Amino acid sequence: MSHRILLVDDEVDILEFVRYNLVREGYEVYTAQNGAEALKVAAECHPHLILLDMMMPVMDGAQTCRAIRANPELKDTMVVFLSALGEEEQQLAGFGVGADDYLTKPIKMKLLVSRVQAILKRIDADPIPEKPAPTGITVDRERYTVIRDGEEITLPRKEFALLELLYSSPGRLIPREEIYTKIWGTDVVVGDRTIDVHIRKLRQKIGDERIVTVKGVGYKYEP
Amino acid sequence: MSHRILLVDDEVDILEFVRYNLVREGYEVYTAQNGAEALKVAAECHPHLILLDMMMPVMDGAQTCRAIRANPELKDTMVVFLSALGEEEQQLAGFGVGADDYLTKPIKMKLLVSRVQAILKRIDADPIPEKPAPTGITVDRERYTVIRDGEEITLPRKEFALLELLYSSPGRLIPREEIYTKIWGTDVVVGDRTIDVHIRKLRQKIGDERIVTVKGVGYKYEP
DNA sequence: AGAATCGACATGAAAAATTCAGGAAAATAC
DNA sequence: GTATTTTCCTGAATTTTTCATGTCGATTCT
Repeated sequence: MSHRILLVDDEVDILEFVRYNLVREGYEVYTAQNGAEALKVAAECHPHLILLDMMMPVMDGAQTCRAIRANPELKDTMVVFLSALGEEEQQLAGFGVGADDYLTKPIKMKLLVSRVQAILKRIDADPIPEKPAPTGITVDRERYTVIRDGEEITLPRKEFALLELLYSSPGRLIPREEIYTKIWGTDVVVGDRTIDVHIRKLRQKIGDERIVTVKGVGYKYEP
Repeated sequence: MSHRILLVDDEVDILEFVRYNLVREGYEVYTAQNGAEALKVAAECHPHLILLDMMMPVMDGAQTCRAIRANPELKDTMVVFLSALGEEEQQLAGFGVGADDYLTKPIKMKLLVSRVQAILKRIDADPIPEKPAPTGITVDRERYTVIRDGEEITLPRKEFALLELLYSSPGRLIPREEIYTKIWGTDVVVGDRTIDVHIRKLRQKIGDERIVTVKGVGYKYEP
């Protein structure tokens, strides 16, 4: 499900710039140019997240946030402030009125998007008591490790790349050709058996049964 | 794991009454009798939840909450207000300064306990890892110093930078590439083996076992 | 049908290539 | 001057690749 984001800023340029980028990330984006409008839109669309400029004429960010926080219907909505760099006071004020996070202008789109993602992830994690991953193993890209039966195994480069490739689309059959180009690229030349050998090493480490061979085509990871 | 709750009220009777009931439920309960004390205790014990009386002399609940919200270390802490019935204004004010929930006096213990449980459950669902990370060594950014087995070791600049980089995300594998750009930047050119040498020095000083090398990729700090 | 054949992969062993640790010394900073 | 940072070289360890051989099933031949 796509998340709804309400973007509030009085400068149309910024509004459009940020909107464009968020839409491209797949979010449903609403906009408002002042606090009053923001409240109205928020009441209607129940956004998951509100990005709120601090400096606005008439009703500034803090006031707006307070008003948002006063509305119990919006209590699950996250509020993130935007403000010019260095306005420490405002930053504090922001948290004071219940902001959940804080971003400084000038806005770095990449940063904003990743923060937004992080925050929305937290929302998702909340009501869902989920505990997925019945896959037997866990692949941890950050640590470069695989956890199997509680044991942490660190894999060397090629092995990890291969596992990640297979693991990232569980159940899907990956043709040898694809493995080849994705791991070795188009300009490196290695013999035919090389893939087999790496597959074998992987099987030794994460368990035989998880990687299935489809003769004449390729391999797939079975959860 | 038991949750930590900080209880703030100026009336000792209430304090003891609520404390007794929460402890019986298995929570770790801290208390404070005014806002200032609350802030101090909160900073120390990092409570999961703060139960905050609105009506207190000197520094009232709203002020205290604002101060709590201003402390980034406590951003994951939930704040619940307690106040006499019917004080609608206060209620609004409570949310205005970032409260997460609201309870009215006179306190019905059953209700309070169930609300507390509900709130703490929400915290657990969040992917918030416990406090900092207990990692065997302590890194002191101010003094360029590392404390290991009670001994204080001063590191030179590059070594410290390297350690800090690894240490700041324990467990995460830092690719050589990243180490390179984060410590030397993009415009300085140093040989390939330079990183290795610094890693070795670090290992000599803080202990071999803590820095793990992943061949062909990089290094990581293991707590 | 049964035997021979063949394609495609598995496997074990081992060569080849990388990649690091360690020691020492040169270059640089302080 | 000493302390720190960097380079360089050697040897060891690990990873990556190759190679020869074995297995299994499907196809073909007789």
